Amino acid sequence: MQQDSNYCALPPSFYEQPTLALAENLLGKLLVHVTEEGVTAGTIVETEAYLGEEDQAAHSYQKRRTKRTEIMFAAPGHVYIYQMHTHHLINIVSGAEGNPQAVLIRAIEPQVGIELMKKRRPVDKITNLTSGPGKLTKAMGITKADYGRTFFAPPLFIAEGPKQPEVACGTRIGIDNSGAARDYPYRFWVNNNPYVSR
DNA sequence: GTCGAGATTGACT
DNA sequence: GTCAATCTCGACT
Repeated sequence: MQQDSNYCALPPSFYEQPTLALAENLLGKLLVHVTEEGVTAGTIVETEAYLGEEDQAAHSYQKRRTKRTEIMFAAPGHVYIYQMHTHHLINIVSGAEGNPQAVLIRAIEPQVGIELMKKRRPVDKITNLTSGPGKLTKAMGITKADYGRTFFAPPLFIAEGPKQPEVACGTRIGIDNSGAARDYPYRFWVNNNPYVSR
């Protein structure tokens, strides 16, 4: 039995719920990436919602459409990868087609391929391996080559997780110069999980 | 062609 | 606490 066929990707209909609900419901789900080097997977433990049009912190604020944000205008379930300084960030496109919303995956808890993750990103403590948006993409080998893909099938997809987590929410991180949007409670994480960033 | 900014991280004072 | 790394893309000359 192949490792990646143990999981069943969530259907496109899962991504059709409102962005804030999607951000919350993604917690506890399994993010899986299949590469030539092997399979890596981890449960999502921290997310942030970006509400496009009405959200000053979003790249797609006021439907600002550029080459970079183009994919956010597509149907929900697409992969939006963005390079930030020396790191990559991974988002899940949500909102109906033409409504540029997205959910940022900020942290995961490693489940499969931990040795491979450590090879890509050497760390002392396992809790430091994927506890941040730039960290988890490097550990899982996710790059801009995955931009524009969908989460419906391998090599990159999201599957049902093993358990229903206890969810907490609060303000987002790293958007201090985004006016009032800075204080919106659009960040969700799994309560008492050691892999949550900060 | 040139310049500046950014949803981060890690090293250093 | 401060600050540089490194790169894509939009705005401007």
